[in-house]
Amino acid sequence: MGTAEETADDMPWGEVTPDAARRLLVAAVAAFAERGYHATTTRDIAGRAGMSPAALYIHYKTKEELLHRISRIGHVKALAILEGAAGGPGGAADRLADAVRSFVRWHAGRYDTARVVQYELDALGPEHRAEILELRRRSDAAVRRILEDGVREGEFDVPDVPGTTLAVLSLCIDVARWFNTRGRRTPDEVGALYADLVLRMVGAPPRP
Amino acid sequence: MGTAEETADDMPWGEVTPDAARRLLVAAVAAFAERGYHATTTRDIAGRAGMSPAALYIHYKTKEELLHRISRIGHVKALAILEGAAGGPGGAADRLADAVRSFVRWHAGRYDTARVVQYELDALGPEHRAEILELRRRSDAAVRRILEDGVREGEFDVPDVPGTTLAVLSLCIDVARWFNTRGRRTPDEVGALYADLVLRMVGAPPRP
DNA sequence: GGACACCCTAAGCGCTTGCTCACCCTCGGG
DNA sequence: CCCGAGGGTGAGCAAGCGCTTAGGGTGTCC
Repeated sequence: MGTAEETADDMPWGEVTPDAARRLLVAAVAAFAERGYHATTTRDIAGRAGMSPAALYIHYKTKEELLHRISRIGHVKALAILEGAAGGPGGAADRLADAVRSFVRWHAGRYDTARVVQYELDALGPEHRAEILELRRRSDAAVRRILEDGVREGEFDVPDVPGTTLAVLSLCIDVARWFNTRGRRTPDEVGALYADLVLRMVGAPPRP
Repeated sequence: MGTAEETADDMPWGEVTPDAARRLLVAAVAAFAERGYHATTTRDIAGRAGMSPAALYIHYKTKEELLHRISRIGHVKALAILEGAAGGPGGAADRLADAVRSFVRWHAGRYDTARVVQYELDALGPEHRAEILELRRRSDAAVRRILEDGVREGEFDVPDVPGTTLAVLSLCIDVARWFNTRGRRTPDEVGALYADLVLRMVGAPPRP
């Protein structure tokens, strides 16, 4: 895609410019994740970014636009993870394990962002929500594709592919709800555990 | 427990009296599930119940008390489902399948209640939240007990019991997020699918 | 029929919300 | 040295919020 995404892993919001707009966006992610969109005030966001409430409206038209920007960037990132794994090398089991492992790792490691992305969809306006739902449909399709490949090649035993697709994505997404940094597990550990559990769900032998 | 719970399945909020208080509570569940706690106004709740905004404060001290009552009743019901299945007859696999099936059925069939119960915890005050978290710890313990039994008796192959407990509960709870009545699946179908998936996760042969 | 308890409402209080507006500070180019 | 443009602020507006209060209607007891 764009050239600005090359540092996406190191600097998660590197594509957001100018600097003041990025600071506001990072502050909004923290506030939305902690209190929820509706319970967060524009004064709270501006305060976390070290600015006055009015500064927010120089860079964003409304509070909802801020949420939309966060949600769009997050969903694009999530989709890239899943499509990257779906189109990767190896058999269906390898690709499924890779998809779950990296998707879960993102939901755990960036759980504040993921929480906003996954749980504040209803706060978006109708057109913005429709745009985001299209990205989610493509995420669903990427996982379903792996399962269909595995079934066709005899690697998986899955009676209900759409239902299992839903369950796999649901399992990964819910990590953002319960994960917190004070827990005992690291994002890598949760990713490994979940990849194993999902392989069992589709009837594939566990990875080494 | 109490005698008022005998009709709990037929009339979900039968234990709430008087009638006006129940109507308000049912209206609040619908509003909280649809828009979220913070986006719901007391005027909205009272309007859905066909009353004036002031009527709410005859039966409930604050909006937060309403949420607390909903959350407590819902968590008690969820805990009863899980402890009932954990203490039921049959081997660990039967009890685990039963727990998942009925827990998922409740999350799908009463998804508006479940959504409030599972996703609005942070809106509770500190003491109320602590009380609810204790109920959740007991739910976790009920599922973990089934897994431990299954491992001890050689029915299950589960390397990480606490992690798998978390995953099983997480999978079931997230049903409340994505389920809606316009979808293709019935609560019974989702319950059956999920029970099968969870048995696979713990390495047990599928039920007939 | 009068006293009383119980629900409920109309009106509105004090406060916070998302957002705006008039103004200011800083800094590169002629 | 002045100028204009762009990023920032202090003060505040209209609207909506959770919640309160004074009072009215209704049914049940003696």
